[in-house]
Amino acid sequence: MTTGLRERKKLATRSALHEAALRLVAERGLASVSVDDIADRAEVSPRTFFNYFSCKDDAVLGLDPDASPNQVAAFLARPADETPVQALRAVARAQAEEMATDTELWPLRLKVIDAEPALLARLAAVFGEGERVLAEAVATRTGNRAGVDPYPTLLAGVAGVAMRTSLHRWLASDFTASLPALVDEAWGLLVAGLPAPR
Amino acid sequence: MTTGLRERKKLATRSALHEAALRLVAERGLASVSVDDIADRAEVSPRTFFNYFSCKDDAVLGLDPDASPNQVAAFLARPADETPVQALRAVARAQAEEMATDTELWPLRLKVIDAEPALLARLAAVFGEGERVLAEAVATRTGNRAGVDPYPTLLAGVAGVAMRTSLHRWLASDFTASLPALVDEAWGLLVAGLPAPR
DNA sequence: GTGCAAACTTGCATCGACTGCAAGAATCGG
DNA sequence: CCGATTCTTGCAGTCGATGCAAGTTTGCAC
Repeated sequence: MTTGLRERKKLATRSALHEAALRLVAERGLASVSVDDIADRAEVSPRTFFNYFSCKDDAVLGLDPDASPNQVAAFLARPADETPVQALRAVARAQAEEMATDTELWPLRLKVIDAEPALLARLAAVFGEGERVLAEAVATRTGNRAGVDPYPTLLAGVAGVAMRTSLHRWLASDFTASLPALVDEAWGLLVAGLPAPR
Repeated sequence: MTTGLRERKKLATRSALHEAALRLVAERGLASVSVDDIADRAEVSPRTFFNYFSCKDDAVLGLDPDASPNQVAAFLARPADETPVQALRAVARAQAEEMATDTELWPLRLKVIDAEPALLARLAAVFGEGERVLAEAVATRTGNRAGVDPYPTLLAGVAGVAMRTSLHRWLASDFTASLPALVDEAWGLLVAGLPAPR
């Protein structure tokens, strides 16, 4: 249901550029890797690099361009009798399970992000954009207006924080912890209103 | 307790560069404003620009470089019988009151940020860095370890979301709403565990 | 399979952000 | 007033990023 040769080649090139970027940066650090280096290792011209990624940082992160649409779709597909919080918690858990199946690229990405503040910044930006879109979806589901009523933006932002916090703890555990469990624990604290520990 | 001529000039130059950057971008958009333009209007050389801001975006945002340390200090100065949530809520309220006294620059900043995704990204990065530091402070206050225990990172992140959401709504109200009230409302929803509206 | 149209790759030229360096100007402290 | 420190500036250079105009590959109809 997907393939033509053209499409498969594009996917392969994109993935080759991302892996080249990620591994090079893991080896030598972001500042010591140029776009030319990345293009070289992926065996395309430097100019072609920019047909696939709009900047160097994006290639290193290599995020799925329709992760955000998928997240929104998954949220809207949840049963109508769930509260928005329940629905988002379930979506987050499913995302976590998905990510946890990748035992190589995601850990490497997170290590690199942790070592390079510029990438953390870029990631925060991507999350922010995703949260904006998600807030719209929450608003349509609750009948609120995003930007005017606090609930949609706040909930979408909180969902992002839960995921970021859990990814950070996953890294801190050297990927021995269960990411879905971490995500669920974070949501547990949130729905309890962040009671002081102990 | 502050002044020498040298220090006052530095403050003035920094502020001149920031206002030049902010107003130019408000007039013509981020892409149509070069560092040279900003330096021209502020009457310094382009090279000097980079003695004050590490990149163009930072000059447009013009954020207080010790806002984050101040926030941490304010948090740690709260009475010891407050819960972390109560303390952070109070700190956020105080920050909001402070910001609301500025009826020109903050509204202009927020309008420009809203119009330029790149600035939103940069702002998200700055917030993220602030949250990291704040999480450390929360951890020392609760005896948790940031990064291992979820509470500090989660709470710091939530504080950021509350502020971002409120700034967004302040903008959406065309700055007619009370920022401290918006901040307090956001925290009210958070401590209640984000109950579904209506 | 032939051939046209659309999509993709590439080189080239260019702009502008950003950095290191070294010389000169302003300020500070006594 | 003088030496030490700090700040400003110009210059040269690197690299990220973009528009444009070939040239090449793939898709599709006939």
